[in-house]
Amino acid sequence: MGTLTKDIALNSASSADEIVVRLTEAVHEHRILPGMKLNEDEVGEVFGVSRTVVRQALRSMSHGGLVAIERNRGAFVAKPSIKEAREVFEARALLEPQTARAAAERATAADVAILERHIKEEHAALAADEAGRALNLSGLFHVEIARIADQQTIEAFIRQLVSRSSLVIALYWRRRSALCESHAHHALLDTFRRNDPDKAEDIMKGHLIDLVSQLDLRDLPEETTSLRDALS
Amino acid sequence: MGTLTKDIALNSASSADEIVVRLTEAVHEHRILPGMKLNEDEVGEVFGVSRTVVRQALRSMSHGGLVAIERNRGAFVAKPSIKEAREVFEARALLEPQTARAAAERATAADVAILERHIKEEHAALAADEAGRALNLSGLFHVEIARIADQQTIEAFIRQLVSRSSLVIALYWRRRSALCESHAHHALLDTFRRNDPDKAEDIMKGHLIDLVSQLDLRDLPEETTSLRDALS
DNA sequence: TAAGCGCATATTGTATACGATCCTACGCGA
DNA sequence: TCGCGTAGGATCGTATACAATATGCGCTTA
Repeated sequence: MGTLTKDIALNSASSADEIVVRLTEAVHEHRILPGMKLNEDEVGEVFGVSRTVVRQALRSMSHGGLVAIERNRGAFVAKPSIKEAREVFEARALLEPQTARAAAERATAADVAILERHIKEEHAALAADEAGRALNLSGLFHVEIARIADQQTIEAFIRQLVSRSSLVIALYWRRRSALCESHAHHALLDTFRRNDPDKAEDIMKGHLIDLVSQLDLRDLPEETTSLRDALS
Repeated sequence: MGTLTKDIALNSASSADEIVVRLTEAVHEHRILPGMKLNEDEVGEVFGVSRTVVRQALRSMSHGGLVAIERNRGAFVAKPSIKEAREVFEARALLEPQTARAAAERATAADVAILERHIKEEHAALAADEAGRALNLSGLFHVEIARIADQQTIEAFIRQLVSRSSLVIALYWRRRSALCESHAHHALLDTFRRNDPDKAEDIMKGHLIDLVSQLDLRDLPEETTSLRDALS
């Protein structure tokens, strides 16, 4: 009941979108890990639909970078390379500070209340030892900021980048269990309460840098490049 | 032969992707206009494939914002609202100047040569009175910059934003025929030759502002908001 | 004549069937 | 025993068939 799950209801999402939402959530919560095969028949059986619909869903997710589709081989949860991981956070560094600034200018009491609930739920999830759910909520916090900034286009980008960040964290997070309990979200919330755009921008910039610094992005564990690439 | 058409060849794109490319190009060249219905049977007949493949293609394009799909009603070329038009250029303003800077730092002689060919082809298209093709090439110039910056993630975003910009231009461009012959692209090219990041960033920022200033984004012609929205 | 209702048609949504491709495991020969 | 080739199964790609929904036209009626 208290969950922040958005059931859109109006405009009746197609069943494919339903599957996208469910699968995406599972990936965000690290219940489905990078590299895992997403068999069409299997997914279809779980959700009680035909492969037609499953394929729609998987193709959708492939556009968000959450799923990689290899022709005649099927769909896999994406495994971002280190380069891609860096790119994701570089893109976020371009988009989010400015967006946080705009959100701080526009934030109303209602917006602040929503963000407060987000943080509260995140803490509750951590307390309940549901690290995956906490991580998901932590990402939604960033998406919510774009919504407050009233920038749907940027919101869509950030949503995608947060998704991929979740994969990056699954692959490259340093400390196995310790989660980003960083008080950055609290600090951001405070700037929204005070409508302090300058500070909001600063904090967001720093927050993203902090996140990257907790990743292990040394080049060593990079997958061996494919033969095809090596010979071309 | 001289065309810059990228045929990817390796990893054999599926036939759905082929249709996406062809349709996207048609939209970019304003041979298919915003609001036009994209009938599945019709498209399938043109490309000689079944509706299955067409539907894949249309759903792909809907993720890029080029096509709007309404349940049980079909696919239409998107008609960006004025708000969306503003958002597109605000997003570009966040992404592209910094990307141009990075590109200016990295640009090699080969990169410069490619951009030169781009500009040359664009002029040729204008001379041949193919305004649509010129517009398309002008957009690809921006995408190419992201490639030079070696930022695939941002490149994908810019590609999408350029697409939607093409729709915005079709809807809101002031001067009917006069095309952005602005010398901004030449100036950018020059900063790449000289590897001058600061200037590249500045010029790109100004170029985007120029583009927006040539649009007619007054709120008046806004579509009447849907009944559903009005009542919710 | 205009408004309202209902059916007929066109179009989309989903499931199923069939063909193509890839992966694996087994057998054969050196 | 190792390597290669091939056959089988599993899985994906595409086409087709059927069901659900929306749209437009004509008929009826006041």
